Amino acid sequence: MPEVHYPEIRALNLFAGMQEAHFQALMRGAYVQNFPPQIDLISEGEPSDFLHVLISGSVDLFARWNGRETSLATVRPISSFILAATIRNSPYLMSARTLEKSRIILIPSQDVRGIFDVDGEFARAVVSELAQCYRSVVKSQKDLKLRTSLERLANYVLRQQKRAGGAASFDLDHEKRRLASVLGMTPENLSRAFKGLQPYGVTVEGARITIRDQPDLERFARPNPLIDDHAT
Amino acid sequence: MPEVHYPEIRALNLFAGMQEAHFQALMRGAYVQNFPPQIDLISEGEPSDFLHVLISGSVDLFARWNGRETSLATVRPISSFILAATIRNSPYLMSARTLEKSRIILIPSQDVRGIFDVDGEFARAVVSELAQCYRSVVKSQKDLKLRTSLERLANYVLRQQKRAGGAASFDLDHEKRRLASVLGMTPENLSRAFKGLQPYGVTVEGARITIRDQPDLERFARPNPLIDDHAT
DNA sequence: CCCTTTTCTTGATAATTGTCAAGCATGCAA
DNA sequence: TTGCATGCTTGACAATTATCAAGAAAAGGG
Repeated sequence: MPEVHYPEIRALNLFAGMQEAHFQALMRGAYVQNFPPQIDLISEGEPSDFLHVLISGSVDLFARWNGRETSLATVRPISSFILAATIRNSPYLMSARTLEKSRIILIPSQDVRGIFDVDGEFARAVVSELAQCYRSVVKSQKDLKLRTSLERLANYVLRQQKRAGGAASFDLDHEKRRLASVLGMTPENLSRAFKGLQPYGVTVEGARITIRDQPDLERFARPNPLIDDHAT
Repeated sequence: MPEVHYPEIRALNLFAGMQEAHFQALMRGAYVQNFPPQIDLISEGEPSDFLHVLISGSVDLFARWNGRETSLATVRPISSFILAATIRNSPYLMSARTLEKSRIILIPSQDVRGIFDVDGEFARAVVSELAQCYRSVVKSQKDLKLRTSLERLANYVLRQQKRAGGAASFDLDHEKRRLASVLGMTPENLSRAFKGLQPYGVTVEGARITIRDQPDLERFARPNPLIDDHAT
């Protein structure tokens, strides 16, 4: 793999603390690949041959069952994905596909497990990452089970506003169709849900959201750090 | 803590590989406690002071938001719970309460983090446990988002049958009210869903389930290891 | 640029799920 | 045993969500 990428990968929490020799060993076996949009990277059920690190672009993690499909998360740079399957040497639980043109580093899972066994610092970083992922899914689970779709959308809007810098107007960074899937509803219902937020001062024009009455929306959404704060 | 419990704790995957001195250090700070049924052990949002290990009884992990409540999982002996919060030194995301009379070991989180930092084998065991927990929630997420409540119940029935030994008749091990919550529905709908499985040869008498036509039920449920097999 | 394709929206309707109220069953305690 | 509390079930109804169909808007490709 071109050494140009070493520093940015090394800067990731996952790889920051490990021994230089181990990092070099991982990188030697790794390679970078560019993918066009809408390319299947991974299919659930397959053995986990590579740990993926997204350098640029974006990736959709989704799952299928019985002809239905749902998006579980969106991966944005720079972060790894499918770490749990790699470490446990188990089949992938989720499928992955590029959303945009994406640059991805592929590190052979075997190498990752090997270094994991000999580098305590790396092992601890893996723990930290896994714990974060785990807590993230638990939050998402609470979101799904405790809230109606309108409440989920309201809280998503507030989270996205924060991510976009906090201004009253900002852009969605999901295609609406996928946003609907992430939020556990149909595209038709997402359209209606956006209308349902109008009484709370939310207006939508294409991908542009404007919150006219922040306190009113928050009073309805009741955001909670134990569900909506994806940092903790 | 009474040394009587040492061997069974030591036998847990989480503690099996660590150095004896480290194990002893953890145990010195730990203590066992007996709780009656329906006792709140943990409230979401609190700092994670203790890693819990359930020795006997059972514990419900649940969450609340805006006056609503949902069960996320049931802990059965012998296993630890709330490991992620302990390791990340973050607030609990879930609340916990005893379902039955339960015996629980409490290990100060600070001690766990301390040993985690110096014992690589323990760190690896933590990874394995976390990865498993993580994958388990992902499966549950897929179950919720990809299936209707009737399909979730059908697959739950099949999973429980397997857990109970595989016979055509077996007992539920959840109170129905809580089963409903775990499956993401109301008790009323669970009642109706059980009736909805009658056409597939499932009969219910109290907590006793009988599957009269296994292939028919499986044809409807379409169980999938990437959702229903909680071992992998 | 136009044309095609896809996404988004809207309406009508159906299916699913939740709520409320009441009755039944079960288990526990006096 | 009786009485009480709790959980379970059922029915009627309401709310939510999904489905289908069609048109509008937007995006991508020659």
